[in-house]
Amino acid sequence: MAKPVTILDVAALAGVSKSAASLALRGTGYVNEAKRRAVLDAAAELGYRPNAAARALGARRSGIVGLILDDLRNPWFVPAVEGLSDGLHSAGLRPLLGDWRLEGAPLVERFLELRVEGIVLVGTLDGAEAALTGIAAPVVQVGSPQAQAPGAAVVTNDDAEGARRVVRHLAALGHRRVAHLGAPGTAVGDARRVGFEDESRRLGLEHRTVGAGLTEEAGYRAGRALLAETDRPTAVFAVNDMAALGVLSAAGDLGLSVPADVSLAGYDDTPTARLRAVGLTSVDNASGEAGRVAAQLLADQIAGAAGAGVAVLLAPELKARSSTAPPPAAR
Amino acid sequence: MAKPVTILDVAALAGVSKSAASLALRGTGYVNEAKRRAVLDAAAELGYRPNAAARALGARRSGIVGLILDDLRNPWFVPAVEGLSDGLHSAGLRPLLGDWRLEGAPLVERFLELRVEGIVLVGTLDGAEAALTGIAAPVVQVGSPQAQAPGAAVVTNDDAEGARRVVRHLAALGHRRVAHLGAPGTAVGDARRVGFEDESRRLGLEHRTVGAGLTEEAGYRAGRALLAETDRPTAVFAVNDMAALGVLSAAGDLGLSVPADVSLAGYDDTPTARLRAVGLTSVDNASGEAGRVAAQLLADQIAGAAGAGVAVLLAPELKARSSTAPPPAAR
DNA sequence: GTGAAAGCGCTAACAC
DNA sequence: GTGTTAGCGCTTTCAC
Repeated sequence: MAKPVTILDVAALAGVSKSAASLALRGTGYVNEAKRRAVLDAAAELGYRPNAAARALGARRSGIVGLILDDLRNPWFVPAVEGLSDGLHSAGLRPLLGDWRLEGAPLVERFLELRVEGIVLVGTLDGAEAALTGIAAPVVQVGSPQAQAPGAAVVTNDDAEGARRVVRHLAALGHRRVAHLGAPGTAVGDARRVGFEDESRRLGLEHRTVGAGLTEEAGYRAGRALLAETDRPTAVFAVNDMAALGVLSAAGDLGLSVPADVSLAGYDDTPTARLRAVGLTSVDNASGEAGRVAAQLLADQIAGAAGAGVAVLLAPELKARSSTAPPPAAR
Repeated sequence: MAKPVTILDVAALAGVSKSAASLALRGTGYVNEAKRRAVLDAAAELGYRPNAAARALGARRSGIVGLILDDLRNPWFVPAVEGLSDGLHSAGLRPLLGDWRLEGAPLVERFLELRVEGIVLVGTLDGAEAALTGIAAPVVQVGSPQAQAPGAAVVTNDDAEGARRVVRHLAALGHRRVAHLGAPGTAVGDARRVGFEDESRRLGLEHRTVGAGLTEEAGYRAGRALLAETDRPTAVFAVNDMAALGVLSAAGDLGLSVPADVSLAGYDDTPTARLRAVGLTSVDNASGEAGRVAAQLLADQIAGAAGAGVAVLLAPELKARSSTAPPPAAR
């Protein structure tokens, strides 16, 4: 490759000093209009591209924010990243993505070496606490109610409220015997279970919770066992869409039709749930909005404003689809 | 935050020179074993974290590779990224991700300013040619057969062969009247259509191709029209899984059962297709392997070996599931 | 073998 | 107002 063009070359071509070129290029400070033009033209002509490393070193700030995604395979994070990208850009910060599942703790290290100005945790990162303890950069997390780094700000939807809305929806359809497939030991699982149980009790529904997990496999197993019982519930609320899809498969295996024989609801409103062929009733967890709020929070912290430890709860929204209907008895 | 600790602090604590510390830390060159230990201990004690910007500036290389994903929403790229991550790490390169749909051309610019040592294009990037023309970094692309940057190496699966396998599968099941929902104007669409038509002709099947697109919506529309005809095909092969899911919905709307009334196949073997509740016959496009090969190719190019313009075709694999079965007449 | 010194490309105080 | 200069933190060549 040709010898790289530096700001010195630009300055020389434009006939100005190095620092004048720097100022002109960046629009900071005051520069003679004629020289400004000359610098810009020279830069364009030479195809000048600033060196981010040099800039970061000189300016003592990188302008980048590291986004750590819990798992690329589960696309629930997409709206969150969109919101974050939006919010960060308008704060003059640039996001860079990495996958926790694929890279783990070294990813954090790498971001820190890049001197990112902040880190955003998207989703639930297994065992990230250690890697995130004692770091200088501000941390904001979206999508998990449990702080995964000391002092991290948390932005997420109100899982308990979302679960309550599902229960109300099922009750309104006429269901009296409902079940919840939970994910014990996870923060989202606990919150959703609590919401489910509270609201079921309040409405006087016959209800029960069984442990499952956050994956399709877990939902399939638990669903299979649950739906095989003689006094099976008329409606099942799974902790998330993946698990709900597992239940859907289990129902199919058992010859049960959804929603004719059993109604089914999930959580997260994933693209898969929205597919017409699936049509899973779910809860929109407002992750796009969460991303936007998180970006703002992080920008504030970077700018020096307080905000560490803040927790923001967003209102979730029920998305009723074809997987829920009145119970068989009520027909 | 506390004053950042630099390599100077480490050297001082260890009682050695700055350069000795640098050598020891990185394992390059020869350093007295005792000093080596001293440096490492000092670094650990101080919590020293090298500054990537300074390192990149001094070493004149960043060690990072930019991965540009076409669209985070379509999770087909996950195996490719896994393969890439693997391959790059073992070549001593570190991947950083960005989303083309969200950021567009400025993302390329940003990577270039970071002086990435290479760029990987994952999927089909709309209108990326301009942003990728005339750049110095080597470019490798995976998942799209059509070169999106001058001289880019291409690693992808053999789409025509995959389509042929689908046709053979359908023919073996007894289907004689088949249709293809294509994506005209896209490279993958063209290749799959050609494979479909060639093999159908070779096997003497009654076949036709109708234009659709790569999205669920496109598949739904085209599927709806196609399946409403009186002499509808007994099997439909959609250009990808998303489109096939659209067809699945269309069939449901029309009261047709899959696979009893009509068989259905897609392409890409996405996680959604694999869901038990969906069970869509599809084609594994070997994207994990493609990622690994692409990483190797890129590493070679970075190391100075040739490889620009190379094209590698991987063998796809049919994944038969419950959406394909013998045609009604043959039952 | 080891340490001193000269950059790497850019920013930002600070004189002129 | 504009240009000069001293770093930023690390690598690496090159004398000792």
